[in-house]
Amino acid sequence: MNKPDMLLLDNQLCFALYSTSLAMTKVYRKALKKLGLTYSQYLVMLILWEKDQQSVSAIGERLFLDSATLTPLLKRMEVANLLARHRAPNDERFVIVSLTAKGKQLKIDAGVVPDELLCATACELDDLMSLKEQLEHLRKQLIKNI
Amino acid sequence: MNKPDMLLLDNQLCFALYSTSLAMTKVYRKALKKLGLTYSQYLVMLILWEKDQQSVSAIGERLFLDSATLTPLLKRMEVANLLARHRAPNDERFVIVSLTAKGKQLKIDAGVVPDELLCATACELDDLMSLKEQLEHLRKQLIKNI
DNA sequence: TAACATTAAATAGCTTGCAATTAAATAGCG
DNA sequence: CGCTATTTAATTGCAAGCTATTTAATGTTA
Repeated sequence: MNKPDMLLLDNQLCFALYSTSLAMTKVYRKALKKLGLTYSQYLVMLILWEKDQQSVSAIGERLFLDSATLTPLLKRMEVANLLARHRAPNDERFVIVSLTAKGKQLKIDAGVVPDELLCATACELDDLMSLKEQLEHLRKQLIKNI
Repeated sequence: MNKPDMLLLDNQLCFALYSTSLAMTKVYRKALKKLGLTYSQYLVMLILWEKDQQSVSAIGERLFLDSATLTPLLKRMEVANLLARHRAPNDERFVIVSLTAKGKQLKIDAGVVPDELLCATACELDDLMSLKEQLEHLRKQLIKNI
């Protein structure tokens, strides 16, 4: 590719990444509407469904997000009665996030969401798996440069 | 692959997409800091450097964004003296966005940005082009389901 | 133990991105 | 022409996500 061409929008991987991510979020928005969750909230729920009672920083490490994003997000989820936030008794710097009954219950309804998304991609599983790995590799490289 | 794995994979792909996109934006934030641009603003500049004098909706079609996002963004760029916004004389529904001298000048300094990003990915150009095409294909499928 | 450093979370202030709605101009059609 | 439909931006109100900073708790060390 010629150097001037690199400034062309359509030649940029980064824009494909950015715009596809936004499109994916929109599909999720539709799929998650009946659960009353946003995509970010859904990610937090996935982590807590895997293992309940995690600190804000532990959640943040999984999601690559920090407390500036998570604290307000978790507070909104607390208001929605999906989870509770309490300081850890042994080390009060940590805030432990735990699911409410409603939060646990929601896992059942959420079961169909991945199906819907998979269907929306209209892609072969092998291709998606490959794409996932390429993205994770790219993410690893990019994070080194932040 | 059994069904739970399929569902898990789907979550993982979407998360890989989401988290890699955020990581990419952070690398851009660093690279664009000296230009005084955000990533979204940089995208608008790319479009206008390609072809000056475009309507808000024309820009929106390229970026998959609507006026609710673009109007405030363009206003901030107008305040920063990067561009000007004027109603089209022949059809006053359209707002034509045009580069200022400062906005045109900025293209020169922006020349190094794609190089920096390419370097940050630490990937082969061929791999990135392939990834770009896979993402564009996925985006096309997802957009059908919005 | 007192002073300092580190850590976890919260906060302030900002830009994006979106759904839903509104305002204004133009198109189309009787 | 006059009425309605369509089109383009703008607006409103919200959730994320970020940088930079602050607060509070815990570690460390002189």
